[in-house]
Amino acid sequence: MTDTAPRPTLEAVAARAGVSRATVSRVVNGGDGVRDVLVERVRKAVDELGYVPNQAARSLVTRRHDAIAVVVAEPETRVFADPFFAHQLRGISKELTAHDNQLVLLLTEGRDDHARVGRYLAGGHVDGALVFSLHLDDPLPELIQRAGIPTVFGGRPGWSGDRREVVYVDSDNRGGARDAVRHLAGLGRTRIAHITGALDQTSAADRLDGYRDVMVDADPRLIAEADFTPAGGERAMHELLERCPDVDAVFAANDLMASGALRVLRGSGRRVPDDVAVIGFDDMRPVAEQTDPPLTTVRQDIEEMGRLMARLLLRGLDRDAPREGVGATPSSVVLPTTLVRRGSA
Amino acid sequence: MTDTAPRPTLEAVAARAGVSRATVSRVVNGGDGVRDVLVERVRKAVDELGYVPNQAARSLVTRRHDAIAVVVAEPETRVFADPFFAHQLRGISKELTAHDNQLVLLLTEGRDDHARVGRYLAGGHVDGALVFSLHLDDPLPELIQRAGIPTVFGGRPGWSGDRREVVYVDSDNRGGARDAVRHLAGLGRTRIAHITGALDQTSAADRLDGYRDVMVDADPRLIAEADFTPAGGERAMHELLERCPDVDAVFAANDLMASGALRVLRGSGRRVPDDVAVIGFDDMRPVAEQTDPPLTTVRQDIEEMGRLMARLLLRGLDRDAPREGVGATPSSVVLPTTLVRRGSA
DNA sequence: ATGAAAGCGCTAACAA
DNA sequence: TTGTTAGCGCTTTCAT
Repeated sequence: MTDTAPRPTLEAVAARAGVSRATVSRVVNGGDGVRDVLVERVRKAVDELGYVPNQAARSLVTRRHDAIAVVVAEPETRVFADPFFAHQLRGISKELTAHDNQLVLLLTEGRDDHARVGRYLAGGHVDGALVFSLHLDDPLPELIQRAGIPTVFGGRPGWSGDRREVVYVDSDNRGGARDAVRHLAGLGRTRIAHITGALDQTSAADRLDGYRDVMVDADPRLIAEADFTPAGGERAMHELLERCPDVDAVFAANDLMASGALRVLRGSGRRVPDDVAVIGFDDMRPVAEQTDPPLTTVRQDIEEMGRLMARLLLRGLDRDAPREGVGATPSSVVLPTTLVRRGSA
Repeated sequence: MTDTAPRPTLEAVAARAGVSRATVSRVVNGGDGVRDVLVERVRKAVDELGYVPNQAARSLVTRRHDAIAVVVAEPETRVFADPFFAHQLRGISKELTAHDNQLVLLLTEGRDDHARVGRYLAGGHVDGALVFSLHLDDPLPELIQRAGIPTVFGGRPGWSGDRREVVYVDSDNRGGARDAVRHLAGLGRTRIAHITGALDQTSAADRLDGYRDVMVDADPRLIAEADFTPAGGERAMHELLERCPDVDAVFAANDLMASGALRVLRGSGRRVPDDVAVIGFDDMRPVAEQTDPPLTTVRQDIEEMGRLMARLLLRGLDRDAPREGVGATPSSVVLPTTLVRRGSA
C-alpha cells in the first residue's frame, strides 16, 4: 500500500505559470476568456506538477458533487442471486460516466441501515439518488423525502396515499404479463396457472394484474403465491400440481421461479412444453437459456432502465435545464417488454 | 423530484445553542471534554435545526473522506453474468458500513475509462481503493500506483517485474484445484481432463497449476483452454470429446463452464457421473445447485474475501494503527477452499 | 483579459 | 472546559 503524497494546489500552479490563482482556475474549468498564451502556460504547469483539483474544496463553494447515490434497499440477499441488479448498475454507471458523475453505492442490510442511508443522503455528499427495490412498507422513501434530495425510483413505488409527485422508471409489467398469458392461450392452453412474485412489490402485483386481465374469471386455485426465488417457484408448482393436476400452462413472474417450476414439472413426469407450457419473466440469459428446455420469457431491457433512470435524474439536476416546457420536470417512464420464444412455450 | 433546501451550518447551531462553533464541532464529533449541559443544549439545537455536517468542508480540513473506491476493471460484460461480483461487493459493503465508510463504485468499460479512473483516484475523493479482475496486461495497477493511493487487490495480480509490495486477497485456487482433481482420482478416474479459464487471469493459471500438480504427466490433449463462460465450456468439452473420447472426468475452472460441459456431455449420450464425473469451481449456488445432476464443486467464500479486502484496506488507512509489530503493514491473505460434493462427481 | 480578495463550512491549534 | 482564530483549496464577484 502506497502512502499519500502531498498534492500541489492551485497556488503552486499559479506560481509556476506566473499567473494568479483565478486564471489557473479558469483554465482548469474550461479556459474561456483567457488568452491562448496563458492557457498554454497554465496547462504546462498543470502537467509538470501533476495537479489535480481538490474536490472537497471545489464542492465547498460550488455545492455540486458530481456524484449520485444508488440505493439498493433489499433486505433479502435476493438481489445478489440475480443479475438484474448488476445490469441496472451497469446501465446507470454508463450514463453517469458519460456525464462525469460518480456512482456512490449504498447497500442496505435491513432496518438499522436506513438511518445511516438517510443521514448520508441528507449529508450533502451527492447531488441526487437512484433508489431500488422498494417494498410496500419501506420507510426509505420517507427518509429520502426528508433528506430533500432529487430522486428517481427504479420500479414503480407502491406506497399509497402519497401526494408528492415521484419520478420512476419501470417496465411494462402488466402488459408483458398479458402478452405472456395471451401467448399461452394462443397455444390452445386453457388451464393456465400463475406463480406470483412477492406481492409487496409492485412488479409482482402488476404481473398478477396482467394475468388477470386475460384470465378474466380464472379459477383462483390456478394462482400460487411465491416470492421470486427458485425454491419458491418449486413450492408453488407443487401446490399447483396438487390443486389442479390438469394444469396445462404456467406463467411464472420471473425466470428463477420458472426454472424451479420446470424442475418440479419434470420430476412429476410431465413434458414441457407438450404437457405443460411454461413462460417466465425477465429474460435473464444465464438462467433462461440454460434451462431444459430453454425458457420462453418476457424480456425487459434492464440496462436501459438503469441508463434512463440516470438520465432522468441528471436532467432534473441540470441547472441550465429549461424549468418549463418540454422536458422540464422529468416524468416517469414505462418501458415496453417483448416476448422471447424459446423451447418452453 | 424535490428541490434542495439551504442547510443550517455549524454557525447557526452555535447561535441557537448559545455557544461557539468550536463547541458545536466538538459535540458533533463525539463530544469529549464538553460539559454535559452544553452537550445537551447543542444536541437539542442540532435536532431542532436538522443540522447535518457538510462533508466537503470537513474533508477540506481533515483530508479524510471516509470513502473508498471499488474499481471493477472488467472489459467484458462477464462480471455481470456471474454473481461473483455481487457477492464480493456485499462483503465489502458490510465491512465498510461497519466502519462508517462509503463505497464509491467505479466500473470501467474498456481502455478509455482507465484515464478517467486514474484521474478520479488521484483526485483525492477517496481514502483508498479496492481493485478487481485484473488481467495480466492491465494498465490499471500502473495508474493506481501513480495516483499514490492505498490499494488492496482482489485476486493475486499477475503482472510480473513489479517490485512494489502489493496487498491482495485471493482464495487458494491452486490448492482447491488439487483437491478437486484428487477427488476425481480417488473415484478411480484416470483420464481426467481440465477446462481452463481465461489464462491471462491468475485464478485460471493457478487452477491449471493445481491440476498439473496432481496430474504430473497428464496427456496434454486432456487440457482445453476456455474463458470462464458457459459457451466456452461447451466448446472446450466438444474438443475434449473429440480428442479423447475415453475421458472419464472433467475438472472445469468454474461452475459456468462446468454447466456448459454438462450439457455437451448429456448431448453426447454420456451419463454424469457414471461415464464422466464433473467438478466445477466457485460454488455459485444458483448455477451449481440447479444443473442436472447438481454440481460437485470447489467452494470459495466470496463474501468473506470482500470483507477481508475492506478490512485490510481500512486497517492500512488507520492513522492510530501500530506502524510496526503484529498487524502493522497488512499483508496479503489467501483463503482456503472446500470441496462441496453434489451429484456430478 | 487578468488579478485581488472574500468567503464556502468546517476543524484544530492556541489562548483564556 | 470553552472561545478565538487561522486556515484547508477552491470559485467568484468586483476592480482594474
